[in-house]
Amino acid sequence: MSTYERSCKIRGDGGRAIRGILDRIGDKWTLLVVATLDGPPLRFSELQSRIPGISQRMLTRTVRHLERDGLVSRTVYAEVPPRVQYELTATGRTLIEPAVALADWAIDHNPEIERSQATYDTGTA
Amino acid sequence: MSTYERSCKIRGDGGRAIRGILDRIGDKWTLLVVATLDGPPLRFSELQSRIPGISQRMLTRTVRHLERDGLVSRTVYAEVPPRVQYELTATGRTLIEPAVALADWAIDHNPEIERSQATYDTGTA
DNA sequence: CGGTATCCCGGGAGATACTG
DNA sequence: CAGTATCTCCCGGGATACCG
Repeated sequence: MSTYERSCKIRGDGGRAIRGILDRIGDKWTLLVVATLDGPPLRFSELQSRIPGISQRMLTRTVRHLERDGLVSRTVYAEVPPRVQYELTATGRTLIEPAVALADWAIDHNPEIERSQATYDTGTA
Repeated sequence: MSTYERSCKIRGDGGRAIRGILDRIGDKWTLLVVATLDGPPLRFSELQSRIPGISQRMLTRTVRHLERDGLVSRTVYAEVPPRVQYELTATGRTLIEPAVALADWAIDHNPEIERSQATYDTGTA
């Protein structure tokens, strides 16, 4: 199967599939939260401390969205002080692989892309 | 190599790699333009007619960014009326594969995710 | 035909303060 | 500890009008 045929998967139905997934994971924090949860369950504060720069508000929003999508499970323990554990669901774990593929692509091609940008910006074309 | 080890690729250096690529392709149109250019070269108007809903302004912006990143080449023919052809570069074509992997994931898990959302929204937990 | 230039709006996202 | 509430700024992106 050529990439030409395969790329129809992206364009399919006017791009609704790709739009859906980008709405889901294309924001600033979602993939970082997912990657951080790849491993043992973490509490809210652990999650926050492992993701430099994320605000309490954005972490809350992000995990709520992920929970709604069924990619992350949230468990509240009735203790004082409260304890809440987050964990990837089985479905959530399946996202890791394509996400890593994308990260690999980024790492592999970053130098090249930055060179291209520098050339473009110089106007040297 | 476990996904646990691999997911470090995503988190690496505080997530700068993933942030970079999402800034690059995580917007509304970029991946659609790339997928549409997987195949023969297309002119501006052809590109626009194949991507339902994209405005002239956004198509221009998107192809300019892609050109700057070295993922798309832009060729102007000195004719009247003007003709401009867009085409994926070799680097641009390498992006198709991981992008398709992501699209596949979206297609595979969409039903499941929508079910989860429906349940969540009902409050049934 | 293949663009720019300009205006405008909605929502993503940070900072800060408060709460069960 | 693990959130919610509120305010605010910023910018992606659509609509429209004009240009070489």
